[in-house]
Amino acid sequence: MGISKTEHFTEEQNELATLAKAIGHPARIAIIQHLIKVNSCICSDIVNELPLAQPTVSQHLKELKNAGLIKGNLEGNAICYCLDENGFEKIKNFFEIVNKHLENKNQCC
Amino acid sequence: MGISKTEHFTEEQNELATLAKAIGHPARIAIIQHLIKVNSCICSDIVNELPLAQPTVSQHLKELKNAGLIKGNLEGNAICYCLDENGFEKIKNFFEIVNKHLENKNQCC
DNA sequence: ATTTATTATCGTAATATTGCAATATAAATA
DNA sequence: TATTTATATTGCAATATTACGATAATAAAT
Repeated sequence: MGISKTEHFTEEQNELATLAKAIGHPARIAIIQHLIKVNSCICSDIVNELPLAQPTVSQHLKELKNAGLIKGNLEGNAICYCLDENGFEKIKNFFEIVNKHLENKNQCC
Repeated sequence: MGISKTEHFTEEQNELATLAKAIGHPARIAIIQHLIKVNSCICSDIVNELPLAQPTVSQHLKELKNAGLIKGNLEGNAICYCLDENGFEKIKNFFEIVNKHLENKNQCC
């Protein structure tokens, strides 16, 4: 991105944007879907699943972790990843408000 | 962004990523929130609401419209924007699956 | 037809993202 | 301790995003 004027927006707006942005990449969608499928797995499993090199997958995992969408536990010499409810809970509320609005009073002009 | 290897991912993964990416900016979150608040409004209203210049707002509206998250109707010499259920419906399903997973079997290793 | 109001587009500078090779780090095991 | 396995970090090239001034396009009103 270019210069995003985050200081002009509310904390909530910036937080929601950060979460959505973290989800907004096909590789990270694929990672989330894989974690739903297998519940938890290590990084190298995802490297085998995705058409991306190990450093790239590691970077995507880092972004998801920073956003609070996944968490990782040390398991031997590997790190076991799974979804993190914290991040998803925050967006959930936003979409609930959106959907409530759409169910009722949405008509364009 | 850099080179995103969209061709290696499923259509669904790319579509979800596109939607989330469109939401993933504080200005676009603010636009969505404003549209929920007032139901529908014209571009210049949003320009007055946000700390951004008119061309920038116009660009953000275009991105939201391309993603299917808002729609615009010609109203006099202005364009009346409101939320578009099509885009939001698609993400809704994704988050429902995520939340269903998190309610049940989420434990990290 | 000209003016006014509203929105879109173009061009461009600044910055962010993506992807990966090379390399570093950390834990387990021989 | 050396090796293997698993993950993270660094550095960099290619590309995308953001923001806005200048300008164009469009539609109403005068």
